[in-house]
Amino acid sequence: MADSAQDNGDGSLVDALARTSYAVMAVLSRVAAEHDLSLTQLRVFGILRDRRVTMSRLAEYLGLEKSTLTGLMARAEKRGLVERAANPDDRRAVDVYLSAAGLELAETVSGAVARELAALTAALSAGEQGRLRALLERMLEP
Amino acid sequence: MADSAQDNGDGSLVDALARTSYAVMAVLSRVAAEHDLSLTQLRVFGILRDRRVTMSRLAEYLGLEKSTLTGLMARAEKRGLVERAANPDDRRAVDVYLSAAGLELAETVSGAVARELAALTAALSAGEQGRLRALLERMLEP
DNA sequence: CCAAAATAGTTCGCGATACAAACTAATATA
DNA sequence: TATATTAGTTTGTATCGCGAACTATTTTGG
Repeated sequence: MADSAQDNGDGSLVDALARTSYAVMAVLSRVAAEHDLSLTQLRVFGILRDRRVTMSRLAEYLGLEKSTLTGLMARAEKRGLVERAANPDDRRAVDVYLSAAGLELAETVSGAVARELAALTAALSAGEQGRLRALLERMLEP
Repeated sequence: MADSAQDNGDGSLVDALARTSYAVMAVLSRVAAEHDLSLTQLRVFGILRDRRVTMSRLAEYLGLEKSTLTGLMARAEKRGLVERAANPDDRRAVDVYLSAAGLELAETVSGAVARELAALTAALSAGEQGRLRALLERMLEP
């Protein structure tokens, strides 16, 4: 069998991680959908909230092809949520950034996400929340 | 600002949860893609690994429309990974289940997922892993 | 017991997502 | 300066997911 890597309770940590992730992603999807956004667009908004980047860099952040970004940004632009402008330093490059409406939506959505995810963690005491955060951060560390 | 729900370190717990989920989903996506499966198909395989269910029930598990399942299963069937058969009790219903090849793929993929996610948690000591698991499970509890 | 309603799946048409390959324009490099 | 690299777009393709319309079976109510 393939489970040579762990034997004791390790398996259920992996399980718990996967289930947690599905639960979190379900929350994110729902909140995004409530604002007519896809999960990817939600990520885009998170990135552009405090940054102005080129299409290439955005594609890199998202792990998507540039050609995917073209369509993604075109749709968001048509909705008036992001804007595109020539990069002043490189005439090949195109900068993308949130419009005023996009920024407002980003704040709204980010607030909703924070609220809904906080609801998820509400079952834990303050102390447990702190310990959970510390463990997750240690795990995510490079 | 929208973050009225929390002030202290809580915000970063939500952050850590979201980042963890993205990391986990990235692993799942990658592993799935390595076996020419989508994230949804991965979930299907997880469900069908030890169950034979009707299309409707599967749709319910996944939170998808029945019409979505039709295409999903048709493609998987064409690849020889799942099979469909009339339900003996209800002649309207169609049961789906993994073929031998599908079952084998499911085991392989599940092993790979377990291994890759275990790699993620490898930064933590055995004790920390146990504590993390306990916290996550407490959080997921109904 | 039978007409009407509910349920199970499929089909069809649609839009969004994502990729790869081919292309244009601009910048770097040899 | 000729060539290679990089940035984005365009085009074509496949998948995903939805909703509406449809068929075939139960279920239910009178």
